[in-house]
Amino acid sequence: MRADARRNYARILEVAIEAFAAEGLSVSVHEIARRAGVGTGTVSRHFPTKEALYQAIVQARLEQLAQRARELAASAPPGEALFEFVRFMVTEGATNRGLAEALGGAGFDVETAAADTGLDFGAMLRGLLVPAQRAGEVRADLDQADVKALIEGCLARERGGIDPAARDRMLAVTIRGLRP
Amino acid sequence: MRADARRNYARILEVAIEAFAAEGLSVSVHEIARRAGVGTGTVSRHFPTKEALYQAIVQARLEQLAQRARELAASAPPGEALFEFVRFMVTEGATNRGLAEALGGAGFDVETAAADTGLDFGAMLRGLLVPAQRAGEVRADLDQADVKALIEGCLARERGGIDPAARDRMLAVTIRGLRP
DNA sequence: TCTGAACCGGAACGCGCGTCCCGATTCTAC
DNA sequence: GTAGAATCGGGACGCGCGTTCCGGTTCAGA
Repeated sequence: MRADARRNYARILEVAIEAFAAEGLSVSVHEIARRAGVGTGTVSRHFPTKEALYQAIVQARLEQLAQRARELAASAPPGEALFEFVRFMVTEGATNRGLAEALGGAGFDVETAAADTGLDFGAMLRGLLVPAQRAGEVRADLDQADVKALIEGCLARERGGIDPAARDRMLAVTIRGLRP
Repeated sequence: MRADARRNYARILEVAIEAFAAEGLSVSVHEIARRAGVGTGTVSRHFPTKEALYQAIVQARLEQLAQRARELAASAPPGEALFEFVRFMVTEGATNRGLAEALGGAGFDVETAAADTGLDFGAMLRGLLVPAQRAGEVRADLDQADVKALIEGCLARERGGIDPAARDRMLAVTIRGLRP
């Protein structure tokens, strides 16, 4: 790979991460190309599709999330590990419109993007949920899709603007509801 | 208004209600015209804009919701009235994609549509929430936007397909969380 | 330095959307 | 029955999107 190509690849990715986080998935490929100071063809060559561009971003992000999940599982009691992960996801989503939209299935889906990269968001969540249920700290009838939807609800609250106080209220209500 | 115009108006509205409920707000105006057996011009004349068409639908629906809210406020204790309304909204939204999307702000917003028609969804929710809080049956720190977001969370669970059992779980978690 | 392969930029394309326009049609009042 | 106004149908338009293409440019190895 030529040096200029590698530079452009990195720059496009960098700009796209920022743009998707700030404005959501609806930012156009043209706009990303413009901000990166390259032509649209250059974007298309490195990422044949808008979805491919987004997948490249999601992949890196999911690895971070998975690592966070592992840390929590190792360092906290099962219930608290799940609750803390929920808090983490909501905080991330509140400041990252692209992530929030992907969780909500608007545009591309996290799970689809994850599946293509070998990671599995659902399994990750289940890995925290099941131990918490076994420990009796979370209702036994719930599945990981329920938890994901509850996270989406928390994110919905801040769609009109960041509001940490509201976020805390939503998290309190949600975590309270998760308990048996 | 000519008789045929009135007929077309009604038919378009009828088809649009069904289409938006079944497929969401992304159904095209062309498609609605096709299904109604009229030209696209006829739709545009009666409803100058796609948003205007959706507003006409929302208006009627909001009046139903408002009536339901009044009934509940009159016939049930404050806490139960709010909980039952939440259940009602979630059940409605689960079988009506257009309503769910409008609540989620994808496409047009219920509140915007409501504001233009003199109805106010937020105020409606507040009218049930505040008495429930006064009665000590719901956390005092929540506002109506919180409740709306929690409803959205419940709806998110069924985005991939109707699942009444999951709906009951989500409602149980949510209502549990609302309590002080 | 020179050459050719890799890479670039952005105009061009196809698509589907919402909206507008106008000749043809249909209803209604007389 | 007839005139004329109201209404209709659907082709045409403009827009923005994601994607493709290709003539020009830049890099890197000999």
